[in-house]
Amino acid sequence: MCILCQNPKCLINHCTPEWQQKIIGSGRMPVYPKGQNIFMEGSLVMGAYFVLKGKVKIISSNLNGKAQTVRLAKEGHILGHTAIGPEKYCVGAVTLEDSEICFVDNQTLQEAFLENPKFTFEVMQFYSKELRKSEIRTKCFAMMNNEEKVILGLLYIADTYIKEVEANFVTINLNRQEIAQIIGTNPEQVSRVLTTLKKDRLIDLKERAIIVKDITALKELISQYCFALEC
Amino acid sequence: MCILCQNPKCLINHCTPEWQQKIIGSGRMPVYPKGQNIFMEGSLVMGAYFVLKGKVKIISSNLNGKAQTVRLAKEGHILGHTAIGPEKYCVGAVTLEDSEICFVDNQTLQEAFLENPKFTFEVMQFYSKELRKSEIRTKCFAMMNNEEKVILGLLYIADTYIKEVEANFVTINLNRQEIAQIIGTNPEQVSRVLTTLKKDRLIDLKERAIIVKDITALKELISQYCFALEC
DNA sequence: CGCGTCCTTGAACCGCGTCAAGCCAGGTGG
DNA sequence: CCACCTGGCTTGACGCGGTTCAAGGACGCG
Repeated sequence: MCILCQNPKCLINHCTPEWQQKIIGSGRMPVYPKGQNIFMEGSLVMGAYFVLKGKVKIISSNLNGKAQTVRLAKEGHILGHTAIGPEKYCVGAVTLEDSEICFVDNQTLQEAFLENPKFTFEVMQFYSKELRKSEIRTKCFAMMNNEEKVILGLLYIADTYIKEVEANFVTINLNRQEIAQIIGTNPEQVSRVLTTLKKDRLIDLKERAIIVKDITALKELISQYCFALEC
Repeated sequence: MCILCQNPKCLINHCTPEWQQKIIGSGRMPVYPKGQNIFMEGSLVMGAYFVLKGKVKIISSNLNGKAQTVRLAKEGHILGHTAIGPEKYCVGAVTLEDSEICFVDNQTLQEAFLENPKFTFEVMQFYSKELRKSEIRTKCFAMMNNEEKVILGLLYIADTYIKEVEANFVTINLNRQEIAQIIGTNPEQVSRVLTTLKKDRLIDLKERAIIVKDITALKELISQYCFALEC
């Protein structure tokens, strides 16, 4: 396992020990506090970031400053990508809690890819899977009404924040604004839907935290978009 | 260059000649007529498809049968993905015109990936880029009004159908329904926006075809989502 | 205790989805 | 060759859902 991060989920583990050493040599692994920018929209792509611990949101803004959260990332995920030439980020990344993130520069990364097929394969699989998830999100954005979007958002967040694999409940500590940015609406709508979900005894609201009591039941509510969640 | 397909854009060219032979041996390269299903939602993932020629839409439906187009693919693109275990497609693929598509099964593909780092690297880059495009689409779906979405849709289609790299115009032969499915709305709305765009002399409508005369001007109209198009 | 922040709820407006009618072009058959 | 039919496009009218604005409440903090 990678000597630096000791995280079994990190894809860098698929490199040979020698390459792990090389990557560590060139890499940085700072700890980012909650709410910190990891990289910003429009800045130059210097390399990729491997999330070892914590949660990160990938956001994209318009010129009015309104931001949309396009993806959530947790440990084992990759932020950004390898640039071949000069290239700028069209998204930004911000931590949702204190996080440890390993940066690897373009040059090192590209060499590592070409000499560690297993590593490259795993990274490819990661991007491929995220693409599929993103495509399903596109479909849901296009077809769902507000209530369904909120439910989808809760499930998406749950997937990122859940502790045990088989658990059917999770506590969410994001505020209404954060949730609204994930599903592309406003805090008022989120609040309204949460209230009705509470009435239906599907969630609890305690001190601004959202306690999802029955994930399976929520999934059932949007099951008509059947493959929405299992890929 | 790959002996079978002779297509310089095909990523399989990044394999060694021996592996190209192996892939060809196990592969099929049928010609699909316009409107044909390449694979369907819910069917088992047997391998990946490399588009050599033609255009393909990747769609996803809800239980009511309503379909959303989540991605357009042209020559050089990949459809589907490599499955490790048993896995089902959560999207389907349909040709938009007569197309040549090379199928490679999971087993062969996985072996090829592990022995052709350059190939794997290129495929990874492809998925990574498509993910970025999809994320920008998510943002646009969340923030744009109907007119902006139609413009985005036209530009997205233009990007797939355009002939010369530097061209500023393109002819689109998709009907209103197809366009509506790409941007997540209905044919009526598409029609309305197209009418106003014609009044503004940004497009021509001739015999149901849409002639985009000034792509740059259209991009200008949605430039407030600034990074929407350049990545 | 007062202030600020976030949440909740209500009310008003308006954009968009839906329905319906009319139009146009192409294809078919008498 | 023309009448008819069909399918896609266009345009108008209407109603709903969601965004926006505003006010009031809950809570934490200095």
